[in-house]
Amino acid sequence: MAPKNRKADSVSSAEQQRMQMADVARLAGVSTSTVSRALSGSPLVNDETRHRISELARSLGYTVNISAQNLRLKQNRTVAVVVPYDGKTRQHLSDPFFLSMLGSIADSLTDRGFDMLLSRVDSEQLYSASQAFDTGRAIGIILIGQWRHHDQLNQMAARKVPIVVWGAQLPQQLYVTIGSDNVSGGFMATDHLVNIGRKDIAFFGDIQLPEVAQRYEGYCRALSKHGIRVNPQLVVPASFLETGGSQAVSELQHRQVRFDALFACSDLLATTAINFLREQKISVPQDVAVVGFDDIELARYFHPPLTTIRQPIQIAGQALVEALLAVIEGKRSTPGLLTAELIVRSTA
Amino acid sequence: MAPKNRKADSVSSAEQQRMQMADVARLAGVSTSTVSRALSGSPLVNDETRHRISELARSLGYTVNISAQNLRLKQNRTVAVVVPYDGKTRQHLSDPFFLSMLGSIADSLTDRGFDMLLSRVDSEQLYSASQAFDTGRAIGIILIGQWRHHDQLNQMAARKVPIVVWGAQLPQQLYVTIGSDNVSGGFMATDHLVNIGRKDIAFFGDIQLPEVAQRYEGYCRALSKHGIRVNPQLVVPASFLETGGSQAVSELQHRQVRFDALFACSDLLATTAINFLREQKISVPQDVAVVGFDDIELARYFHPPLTTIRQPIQIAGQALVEALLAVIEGKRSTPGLLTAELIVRSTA
DNA sequence: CTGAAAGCGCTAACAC
DNA sequence: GTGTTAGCGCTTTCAG
Repeated sequence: MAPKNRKADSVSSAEQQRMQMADVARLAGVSTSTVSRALSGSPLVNDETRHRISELARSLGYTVNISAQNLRLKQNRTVAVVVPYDGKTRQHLSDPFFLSMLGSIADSLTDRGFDMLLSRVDSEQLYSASQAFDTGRAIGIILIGQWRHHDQLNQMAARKVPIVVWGAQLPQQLYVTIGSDNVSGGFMATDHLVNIGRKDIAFFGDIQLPEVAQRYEGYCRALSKHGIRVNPQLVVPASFLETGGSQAVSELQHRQVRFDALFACSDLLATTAINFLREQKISVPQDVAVVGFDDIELARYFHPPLTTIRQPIQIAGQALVEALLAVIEGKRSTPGLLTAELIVRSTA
Repeated sequence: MAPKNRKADSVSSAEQQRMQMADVARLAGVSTSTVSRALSGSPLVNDETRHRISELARSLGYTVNISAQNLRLKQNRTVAVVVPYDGKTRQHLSDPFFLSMLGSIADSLTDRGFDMLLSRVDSEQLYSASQAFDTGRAIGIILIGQWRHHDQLNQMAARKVPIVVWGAQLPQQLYVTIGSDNVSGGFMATDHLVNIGRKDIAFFGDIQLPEVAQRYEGYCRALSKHGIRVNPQLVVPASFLETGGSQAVSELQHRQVRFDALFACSDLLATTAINFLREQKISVPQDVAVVGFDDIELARYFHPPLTTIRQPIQIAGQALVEALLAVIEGKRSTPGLLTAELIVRSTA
């Protein structure tokens, strides 16, 4: 979004005069109305004239100024996609899962003839995600990740900002979310670990985040199904940063708690944890079985290939776009819960 | 970009009237001029009035319509980032290298207070990459990948479209490119393979693409330095698709040519090739040493960890943005050649 | 200090 | 069929 100091260093059109409709009109010896009509293929204009004008425009390299057109027509085909960043670390946009999601959304939007405006906001200021809409640049917002700011999102929805969020479905929710079935995902992961004979299953993830909380719920349910008590010592609030996995394992070791498996809430977490374990000659999956979450591309190629819960990213992108368009058209679209899937590879 | 049939299914602002400056003005009992001035912090307006108006605007949730403002001010802080897709396969935007690059550019743009408009074009119609600029939506274009359409890009540059391309520097080039030093990268990869005792080094990559051609040049130079003849049988025009690696290896095997190493022009190619080799019990690096290109995140976590040539993506994003801004300001910026780096891991 | 009026580039009644 | 005119939401001379 435009910064506070726009005025100061704004890029003004230092460019040499760019062609306008009036120029084309003059050159064609007609009025701008005629040019406008010709270019928009109006049946009101003579075929011959239309051809002449389109040709002229083409040869001049003239294109209608979309912004002016949009202003006049009060229309817009731009959707803003907002990716929050962690305000404290202000880390780069590099998480493969988010990037894939972006790619998927970009494709869906392109297919439907929408432009995509990408912006980033501090995860603590999610409310500013609506800026692109408030300023009239976009007709709606797709927010990737709800963090812990359910309230801010609800406020935006109450303000009638057309927004769809990738995340967990929460009680009292005024905005539409699309997300994987995290509870089921967490359940499948944990259930699988128990089924292969593991009992002391660690959980890596920040339960403050709604999606993680739901995965945790699935984790608890699976344990309880098998009559295993949840051991709080085994639950580590790992972050999604690069160092998350090793830190979490260290923490676990520091707590001196025994574990023969771990369920990590992202593949990145899982892979960094595995690498850290291997550095200590702890073998995966023999000593510690691991299940990740996301099924990013890396998971398939990792060694050993990562057992994980797949989130259907391609479907997610389409669902997000569809849901947003529905919201914009005033349809009360239901929150989407996409099926997560257990992908068994070699780490569990 | 907007599709041909915009009119038909265009999303018109069905939204309930959104607040305008006139509304704020009426509510504040002043003219729109005053509101405009107050909101833009003009010293011309009374402090008290300014405060009153800003407060009112805030409480009403009013924000200036940026599009209208831009039209009036003839300014714009949007940069279009264009990612070509292969027209034949129309594959999804999923290549990790491109995605990382996108992330990096998004970050640079955000840091400088620019918005990013993401679009995709058919790689055979690269000229349409300028659309966002032609229609006045963006002040410039960053194109990721030049494919084989040097000519189209030159034409755009001749038309004074502010564009910067991620790719290879070519002779007679009118547009600015930023790219890794591909020749040096190709050289380092091949040189390394020879240095560890390999002689029959296959090359995987489509030489039609300028960047690949330069890597090939480096490959040839390294071989020649060591007095090894280039064997055309070892050169396979692999595509960057998912199946590229296995297809290329098959092709090589079909040609019945001996090879004890391979230099793949992307990590994706390298990893899929390695997996295919392993399926046939050909061990890497013992039987075949492999060097990739890009150093995507996957490379580090792959098994065995991939030896590769790193392209400095974070720097690339910054360089692209800087170069584009320079072009826009009319500065004749020199093409950027970023240092590639050999990262030795386990596959060679 | 504030308001009236013109105009950014375009489209759509409404005239002719 | 085509031109004239008004106006999308905003900023900025120019008067007062």
